Amino acid sequence: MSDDPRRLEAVVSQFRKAGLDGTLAACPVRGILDKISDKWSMLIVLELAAGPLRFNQIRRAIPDISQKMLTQTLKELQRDGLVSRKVFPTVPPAVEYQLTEIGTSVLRPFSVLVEWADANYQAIETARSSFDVPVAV
Amino acid sequence: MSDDPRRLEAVVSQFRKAGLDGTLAACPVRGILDKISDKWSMLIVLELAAGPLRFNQIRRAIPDISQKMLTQTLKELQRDGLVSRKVFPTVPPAVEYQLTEIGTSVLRPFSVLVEWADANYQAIETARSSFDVPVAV
DNA sequence: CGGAATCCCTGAGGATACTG
DNA sequence: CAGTATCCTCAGGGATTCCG
Repeated sequence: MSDDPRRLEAVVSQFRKAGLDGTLAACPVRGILDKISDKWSMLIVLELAAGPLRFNQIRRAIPDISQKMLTQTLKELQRDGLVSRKVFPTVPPAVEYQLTEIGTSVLRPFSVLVEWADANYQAIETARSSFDVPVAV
Repeated sequence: MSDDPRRLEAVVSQFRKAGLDGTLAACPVRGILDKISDKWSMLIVLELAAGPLRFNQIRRAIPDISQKMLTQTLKELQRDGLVSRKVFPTVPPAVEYQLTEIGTSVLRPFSVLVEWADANYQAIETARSSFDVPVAV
């Protein structure tokens, strides 16, 4: 059940980089994690996994995202090179969003995470219900 | 470079569960991701990867975490069964935190993510610097 | 259709002080 | 040492309105 210890040490040491010069911004891994850990990025990337989608298609696929957040997150994903944007000069305009090569590559780590979540969420809920230390603030 | 399409479809469909009954809370995967995507959980888990640590040891290992957030996040991790807490009735008291079995198991998905981040952060920074659409609010 | 611009509010999280 | 208890800030993000 346990993983290769070498691998884990490498992972931890990656994070340790953060402390070396006193600034966490210097740690690329932390930077990436901060990005993917925002509320919508992963969702959008996963929606685009099946193929390119237009603005309102994504919106309908993620019903609880606001237009503002969709716009903003798509811009961030573009800026980071995970998503490309193609405008068709029609009337009314059509805009298509698509995963780039690097955007597609992030699906693999995502899927590993999702698998873990799927395999373990029951255990977590069990632990949670049999544990009554008040966590909430 | 691309992954197994079957796998990806499964991942996306996991997320799609979220929309089915209108509430995202119903999606276990989203729930887990929300958890691990908070600012400190992953950091703490990774620090504990090497072995049990005491409260102030963790604190020193993550210099920019506040005492409040360390306490709070450790409680959440306990509640979710990822971390165990052992109190030694000495004076002054010593408290040791340690990854549980399930807490250890999450290191694998983490490490995949970290590997991806490490392999791709340069490409992302490159994309970012050659892209001047204002993203920030 | 695909956004941009504004206003506003909530809550994550930092700073500080105190305690068993 | 290992926390609790408050107070307070500020940025993430929702709702609404307007635009080419």
